[in-house]
Amino acid sequence: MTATTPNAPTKLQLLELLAAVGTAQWQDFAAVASRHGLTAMQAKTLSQLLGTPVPMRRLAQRLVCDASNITGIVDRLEAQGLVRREVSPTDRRVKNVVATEEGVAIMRRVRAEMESTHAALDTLDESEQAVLHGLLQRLRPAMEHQD
Amino acid sequence: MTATTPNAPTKLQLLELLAAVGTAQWQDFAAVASRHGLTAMQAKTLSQLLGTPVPMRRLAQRLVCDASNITGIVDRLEAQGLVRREVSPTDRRVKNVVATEEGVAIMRRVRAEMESTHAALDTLDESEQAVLHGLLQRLRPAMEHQD
DNA sequence: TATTGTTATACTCTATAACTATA
DNA sequence: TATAGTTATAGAGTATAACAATA
Repeated sequence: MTATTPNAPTKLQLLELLAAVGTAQWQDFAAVASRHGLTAMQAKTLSQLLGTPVPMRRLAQRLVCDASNITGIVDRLEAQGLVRREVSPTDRRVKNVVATEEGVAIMRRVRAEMESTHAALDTLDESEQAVLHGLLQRLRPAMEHQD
Repeated sequence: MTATTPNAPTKLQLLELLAAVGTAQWQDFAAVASRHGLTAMQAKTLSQLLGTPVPMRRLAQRLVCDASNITGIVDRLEAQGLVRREVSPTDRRVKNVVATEEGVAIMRRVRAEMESTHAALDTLDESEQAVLHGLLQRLRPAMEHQD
């Protein structure tokens, strides 16, 4: 055992810790979304639409699921008036999904509530948050599957 | 801007990064489980049974879902011969779930494969892994809802 | 021919409510 | 009465396969 790493964790331990924290974060997100009448998946989808319109196909890639699922997810968002389908002017096969004003407003509220329910992160001081951010940022590209 | 935290991340940025890494980890887990004929939820359940038997009710608490769901999850694991229900000797209402030999064997393989598919973690050297572990460990109790 | 989105289908996970058998 | 597990039900997410419209 070296002096620099007194308690070197097993890779498995670190993976499980990552899983535990990730699960907790997801459940928090789902709870906040639910208070606004959205499922976690619907909220996640909506959060992809705060900027420019996104074709269905690309949405499937970003949400890492089969394209056929997007139809139903967007259907349910559209039924709530939070999203709109627009045929692409350049390729009439593709449909761009656009968040409505209400969709954007709801999603902003969800994000704000997530941020204000930040009690867990206050466990760490600002510099520790910066360190965590840096480490996770380096981890992310290696974990996300490129497509 | 202080000298010690040159790039202080927003809480929202950190939350989203945590979500991204958590999602990637979950998808990796699901992919490995799938290669062994299990859903992510089934694998997660089985991983709770490597030690002592666990009553259905406690399983529901640990998996953070309604008790009624456990019936189906355990049914499917039992149908694959990976798990067994045993009536508690001390309270005939409760059923303890026990992993069979094959259940333990499969779960050990899943965990080993998760560990060997650790490429992402190798992005960080050993001392960085220790720092990450420490930070996440402090975050966990604040994020997980006590019950 | 290839691609985009949709439909049909089947399975799993999820919560709610009502039920049973124990305690 | 209260608790453990189950069943019935309904909804949401998931993948596969087949399809129409468009490129």
